[in-house]
Amino acid sequence: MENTEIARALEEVADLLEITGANPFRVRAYRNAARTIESHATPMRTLIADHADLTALPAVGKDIARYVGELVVNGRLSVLDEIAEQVPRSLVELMRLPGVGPKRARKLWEELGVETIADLRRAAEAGKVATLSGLGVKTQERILKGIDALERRQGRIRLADADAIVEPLVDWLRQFPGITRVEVAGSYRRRLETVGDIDLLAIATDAEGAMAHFAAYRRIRTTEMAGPTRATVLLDSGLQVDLRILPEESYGAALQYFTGSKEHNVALRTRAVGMDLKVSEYGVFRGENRVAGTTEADVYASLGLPYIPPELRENRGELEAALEGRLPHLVTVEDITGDLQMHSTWSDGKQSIREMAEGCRDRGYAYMALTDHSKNLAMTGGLDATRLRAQWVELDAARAQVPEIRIYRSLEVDILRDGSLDLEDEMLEQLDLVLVSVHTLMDLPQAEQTRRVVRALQHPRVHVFAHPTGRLINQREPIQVDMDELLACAAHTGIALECNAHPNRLDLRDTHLLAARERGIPIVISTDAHQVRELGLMHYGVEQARRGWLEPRDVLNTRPLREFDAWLTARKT
DNA sequence: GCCGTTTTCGGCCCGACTGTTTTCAGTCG
Repeated sequence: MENTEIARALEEVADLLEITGANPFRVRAYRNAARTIESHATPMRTLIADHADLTALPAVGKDIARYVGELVVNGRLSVLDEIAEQVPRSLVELMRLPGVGPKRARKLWEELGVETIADLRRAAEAGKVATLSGLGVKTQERILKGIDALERRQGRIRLADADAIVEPLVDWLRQFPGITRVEVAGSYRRRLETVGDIDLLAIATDAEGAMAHFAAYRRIRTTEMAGPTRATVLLDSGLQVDLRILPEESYGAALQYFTGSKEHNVALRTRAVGMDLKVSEYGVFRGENRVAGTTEADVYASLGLPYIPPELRENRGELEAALEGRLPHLVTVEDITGDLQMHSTWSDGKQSIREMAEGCRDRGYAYMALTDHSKNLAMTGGLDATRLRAQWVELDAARAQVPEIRIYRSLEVDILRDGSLDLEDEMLEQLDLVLVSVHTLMDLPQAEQTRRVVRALQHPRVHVFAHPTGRLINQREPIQVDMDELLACAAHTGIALECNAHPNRLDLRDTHLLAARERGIPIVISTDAHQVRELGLMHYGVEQARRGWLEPRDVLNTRPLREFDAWLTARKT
């Protein structure tokens, strides 16, 4: 059992306890422990095998340590079974809907017998939800809209979650000596923000043995289909995995074919037909003759094209660009010279300024911006002018302690309802770099939301608009904002837009980045790290930027310190 | 349920907003 699964089980306990009306601090204790375990580098099973004392972990005490042990040893959690006798476990599903928390979930169950989202849809459509005290027609409508949104995104998981599932499986396959190569194709390889299923390709000297080895993977829940060279299974996470075993010579063609996208491949095959060629997963053929297919590069070369990176294969003009020799030289994680959004213990971060600075230094960055929250976000301990000044004292100390890196005085300033900023101008002027972002009132109608954001971006002291749409993948819809107007405003003011690298956000998304690039708007890729290890999430942002065709010159934080400083100075004047 | 101590209890980030009320519960971040 992985740490993420243990964390999920503890979260479920917390949700159910909340529905039963348990002491809120007890609920929080489970959530705190879940967060500790989820972000702990060493698997709990390893700690337990080593007889380590789990109560040494922050937020883990005697009881939860025992529960973790129980989960690791027999995969069950007695406390969960006990609570499940009081309320149905399926009620936690209801709480994923906007406007439904623990109290309403319980009320819906007690008064309408609602246990599942399907039950809730029926009750809402029949108008029964609006009859409950404390709920009305508007809430009923909101719930129905929430159910629609939930069903639209069902079945796709976030890329980072897929990484966590796929990496151990690939390691497992590589352990088998009869397998010489393994590659993950599909949208996973194109680094799409969400993944529907996993396409695995393997070259094997012993295909039969390789299939048997795959079938023995312990996370397989059911096998849908298993033949000599192809198998489809469902993992216990619910993720579908297709494995194909191939001969060496068709590897490139198969990798190209199964990486897709479908639209890219259709366009590619159409081009091939015009050249009297046929492209399939077995190779490129002229009549009976196989002319290419061992590597992806020779598949493209046989069609008169340079190699096209997987992130671009969406039929968004990449074939035309390839033909005309104007494919972008995509940004890589090695190009990144600084990280421009992160938090410390001064707001909701987990580590000190110094620790974050050392983390950035260790990544080889030349500069970083410390961007704690502003006071409007009270829950995060956001800073007002007084505390901000106090923070600068510690920041100066960190500068002396970690002299290898330039630490910018910065803040992630909330945009208030009317588009004004949550920090006085006099303070804004003393910051090296000003981020602004939306964290409240995310449901405003489009006209009002656009007006609000545009006003904030016109403030002369602002440098970067952080996570511009505010979406959380599979959790929260983006704010309603006129993207054309936003981009026009950014282009006009010279402000930079953020590509937030956090795998829950990836905001801006690929298509917006593409549009921003066309307008010449500078982009910054930032991790939004709340602890040192999250600085390592940078690659997700870079992958998203690559899907948006971005080159190093489009990304401000690929510039060396001196050039980046020059941009900051130019903004100031 | 965890934690830390002014050490075995008492405190634990809390303000804003919405929709429902008629003074506030519930949700959200």
